[in-house]
Amino acid sequence: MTVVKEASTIQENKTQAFVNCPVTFVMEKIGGYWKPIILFNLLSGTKRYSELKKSIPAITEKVLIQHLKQLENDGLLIRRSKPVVPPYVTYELSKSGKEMRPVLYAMAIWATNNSGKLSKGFARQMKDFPAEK
Amino acid sequence: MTVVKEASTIQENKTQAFVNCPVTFVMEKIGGYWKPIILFNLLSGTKRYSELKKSIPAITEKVLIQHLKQLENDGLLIRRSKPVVPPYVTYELSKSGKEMRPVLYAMAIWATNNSGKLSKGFARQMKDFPAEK
DNA sequence: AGAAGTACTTACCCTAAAGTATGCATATCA
DNA sequence: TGATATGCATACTTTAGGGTAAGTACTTCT
Repeated sequence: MTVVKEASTIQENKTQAFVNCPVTFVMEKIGGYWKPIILFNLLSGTKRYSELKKSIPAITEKVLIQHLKQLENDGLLIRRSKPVVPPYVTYELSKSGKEMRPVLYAMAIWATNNSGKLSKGFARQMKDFPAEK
Repeated sequence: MTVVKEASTIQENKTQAFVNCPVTFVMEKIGGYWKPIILFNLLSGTKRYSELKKSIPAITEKVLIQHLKQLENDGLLIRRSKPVVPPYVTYELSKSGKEMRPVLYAMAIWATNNSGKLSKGFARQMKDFPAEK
């Protein structure tokens, strides 16, 4: 007789956690290393897929698309495609995506205050930080 | 001719990313599902190890300790132990740990505004949210 | 004598996330 | 003719992280 595992314990624990912890609820949406970077890059406005790729060179196509889909499913961004050849697809932040700005901003502040040597580079990034939509 | 892999590509990519992205720098410190919850629970003040365990029932001891160590190494919290039996160990946020408050707060705001059904529960949590140190 | 509490540690396994590599469809450009 | 660009999809492999279970050291409580 084989015991069937209905769901991973990790998932159950995570569910438990984010039901009463707003912070974990957010991590469910933007947790992982790449999602915040993607959102960060979209704060400055709508971008084509290829532009995103160029501005985040270290990410692989598979992971980028995967995350874009998840972010779209979670309602954080909007995908628009024109049925032309070659394809023309753009991504932009949705309403709730834009509401992430204060979170990302607070993170950026923390980073500049707590990164030692790196802080200068971050401060430079902060200059381009789109302050308001 | 054999190509030798010197280090994992994941790590290299992450390094690349957080050198120029403050947001990813932060995710390196508090990324993962449990760390924000731990910090959240310490916002209200110093806690013993066993108190943390009770307030986060879903986490296993191994993972809790593992994360506490990482957070300590990253300078986000301070561990103090009294050499008594039974052991008496407390954890509290360091200066940079306390500076995470605006990040967690912005997350909590986002969660209450973007969680539909769950928002009421989050709003309840927000009442206890330690606004200032 | 033995159970319980405290703050861990260690060993082993399993899964989810990430990386690598390749393919596809179509049109335009050289 | 075939190279290039675009936005993906798919199959396979590797790695990091998390889960389970058990043990430790010492004391106080029963």
